[in-house]
Amino acid sequence: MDYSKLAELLLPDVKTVPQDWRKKYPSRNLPKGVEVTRLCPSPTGFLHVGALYMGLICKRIAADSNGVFYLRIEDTDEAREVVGAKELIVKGLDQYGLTPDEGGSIGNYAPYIQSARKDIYASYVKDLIKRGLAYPCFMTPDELSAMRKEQETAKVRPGYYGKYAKWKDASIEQIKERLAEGATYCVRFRANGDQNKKQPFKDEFLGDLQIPENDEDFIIMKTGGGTTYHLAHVVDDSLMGTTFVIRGEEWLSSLPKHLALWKAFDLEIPLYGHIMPINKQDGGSVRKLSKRKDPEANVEMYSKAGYPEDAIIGYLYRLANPSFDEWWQSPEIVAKKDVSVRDFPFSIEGLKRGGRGPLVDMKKLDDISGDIIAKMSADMVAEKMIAWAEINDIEFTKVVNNNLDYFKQVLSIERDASNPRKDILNWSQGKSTVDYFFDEYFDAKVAKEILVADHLDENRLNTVIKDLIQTLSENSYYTENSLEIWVENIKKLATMIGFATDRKAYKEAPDKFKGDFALFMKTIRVGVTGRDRTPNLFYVLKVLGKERVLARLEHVASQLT
RNA sequence: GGCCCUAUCGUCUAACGGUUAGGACGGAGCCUUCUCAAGGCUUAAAUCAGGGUUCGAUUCCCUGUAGGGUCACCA
Repeated sequence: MDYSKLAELLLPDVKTVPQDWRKKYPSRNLPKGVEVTRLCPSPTGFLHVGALYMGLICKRIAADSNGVFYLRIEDTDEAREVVGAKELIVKGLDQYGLTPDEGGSIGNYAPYIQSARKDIYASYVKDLIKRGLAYPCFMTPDELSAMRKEQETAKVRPGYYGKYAKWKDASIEQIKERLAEGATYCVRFRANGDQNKKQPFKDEFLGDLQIPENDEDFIIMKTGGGTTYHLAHVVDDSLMGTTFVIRGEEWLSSLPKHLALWKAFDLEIPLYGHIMPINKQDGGSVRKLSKRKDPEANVEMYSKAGYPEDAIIGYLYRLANPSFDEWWQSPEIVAKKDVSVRDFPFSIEGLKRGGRGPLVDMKKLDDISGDIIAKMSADMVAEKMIAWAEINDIEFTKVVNNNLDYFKQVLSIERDASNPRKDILNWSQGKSTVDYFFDEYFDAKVAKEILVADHLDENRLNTVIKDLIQTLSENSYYTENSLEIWVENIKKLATMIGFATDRKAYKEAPDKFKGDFALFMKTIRVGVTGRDRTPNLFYVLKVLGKERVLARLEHVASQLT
């Protein structure tokens, strides 16, 4: 068979050959050890955490070797494409500080989107046909599925290989005949491997593997001229100078196909590193984080919940290198205020692990996030929380912006100490730890209910609150600057209105008092905040200010009969 | 089902063939304290099973089992 004739017959309009493209996209000529990595998402929806994870690893490996990290959009499947998905990917990477060095219109290897590279793929396909390494297949979907059924009943491996490759040895006459009938076809790779023969392969992360040879005549060009991933992957990564292919472990099983293609084109095979997917516990079973079912797969979900970008990055680093914990919790790093998770000494070595892929652990994310927020200044927290609220809670933004300085004072409480508060894990939850400082979020009714339950007797409570208002308005104990002095003074005040300040005394004669010191403090706490859990009352009262404190207590009093 | 990968506390993971199987998150308890958050201390919690090899196995080999991936004109 004259394969050149066949190639001309099938693709007469394709005038270019692979060498032409090689000339157009010359080799990067980088020294050994400099890695070119890439992230190749398909635009089928939101940005997946798995993609962010891969992007982080790719970017870091490229950056650490002074290499290049680029973004290539793999949109060869037009049917699955979702409008706006490309933009979401680019925006998301940007937001998390993983902006690629090349991609879009930046870089010498453009276009970085597969739908704009059809001419390139066509010349590679034609080249393969010309050399007898690819051929047209006219099998219809119905025929294919009939064959599949046949294989299933015969209990043989399903697929288009060996004797099942019906069009492998078709004559040019047969092909012409079908073409004349107007039949459509796809182009298949002519496999020459043996499924039972294994070849050793070194995966950069998984180590030494035994992978079977490819014996499947897989499709490289779909009916209608579209390209499949396999062909596009090899052509693009060759032309774009990728030195290190980092991708999900789900690709491992199609590695034989890719290896066969590299060989067929006689191209230098890049390094490969397959990464285990992030999993999720779903009832009794574990599965890959699903785009459709799992909200935690969507990067946007974390923004909505108000996790700082660095918290996600830190969490992903930990997934990549479990030694992250050791570094992050080392005394030097803990003591440092201006440390960023991005300073983490990432290592490829840490990626070399077997295992089944980690489970998402929101508790661990909270832990890292809490640490990061604790290291932030009050100004920074204010800025970030407002930015979050502008998108997710416009009401809160308004309230806070009306009194920005006050908000910063609130956030400063126990923040600059050597042991800063860690009660803000993300902005949505953090809001609830500070909102009661604003009258809009103070609920006197709730306060009253908690207090009634504590004091058991509404009348008695009424007296206590009234006493409290009077003593607090006449005195200024709670504005003292020193915590120690304040405690002494507040104890005097407690005594004044009939509470015990001494545990022993209270235990011996509880009837002599209106309650113990704890109850006294709780009464103030709940009375002025509506919450029974707040930071140290000294700071709370100081920040609230005398006026607000009294107003709130009056408000609670008005709820009592 | 075929093929490939994997197997240590609930989770993420350490441990030249010799450890009391270590750490972190989470849990429990205690301390501190006006309640929280944090911090300090303590504690429960694991080598999938069975065979080998070996003086000795979490580690090496085999078998089984379990989990995951993949078997598309999807990536």
